[in-house]
Amino acid sequence: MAEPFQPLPHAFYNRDTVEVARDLIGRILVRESATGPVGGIIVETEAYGPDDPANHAHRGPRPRNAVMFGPPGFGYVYRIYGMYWCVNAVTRGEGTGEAVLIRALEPTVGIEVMRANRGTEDPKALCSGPGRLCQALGITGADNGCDLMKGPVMIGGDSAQVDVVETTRIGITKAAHLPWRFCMKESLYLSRPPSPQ
DNA sequence: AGAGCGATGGCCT
DNA sequence: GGCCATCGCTCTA
Repeated sequence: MAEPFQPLPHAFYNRDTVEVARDLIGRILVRESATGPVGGIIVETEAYGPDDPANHAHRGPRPRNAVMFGPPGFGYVYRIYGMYWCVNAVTRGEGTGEAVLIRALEPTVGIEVMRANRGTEDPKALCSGPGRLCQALGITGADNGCDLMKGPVMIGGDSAQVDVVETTRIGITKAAHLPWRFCMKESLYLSRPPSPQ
């Protein structure tokens, strides 16, 4: 079960945010918890880039989005709708507020922990959504600002030979036309199937 | 299968 | 006071 895991270097994230979002599909996201590693294969991401009204950083630095303006390769975790958490990988250089939202995982590690955290047995319901995957992995505001090379939240793995589908982003009203959502083709673990648009 | 909606709290105008 | 980078439940078909 213990597979080799090489964290992606910070330089990986210091690139065009849309490029990073596409490149993260097929990588491994893991959280080191008290009960052991929990995580899976990244199958869905969204880019929040420059000149993007849907980006939390669009109106400049605030206490909530401060991590987005820090160096690349760190985790930005925020609360949504008062009850869920969402996790991002910060991209680009320091002083720039861009990030990639991790929207869904194919569960591979610590599935029993995820079942307990999520209160369901259905493997397709464990990590198929940004709020769901944070609940499954136990990601909270305490993980905000963590180094994705050191943890508790880490991203690694090889560049995967996978087919990636690009679609428009979900759950936003501003800049909704941008094709900045990326899905692993034919994955069973997406938050929603890619729509043709 | 799809629409509607409540939960619940921080951030915005 | 309204808007959210959500989710799970209910209602209708």
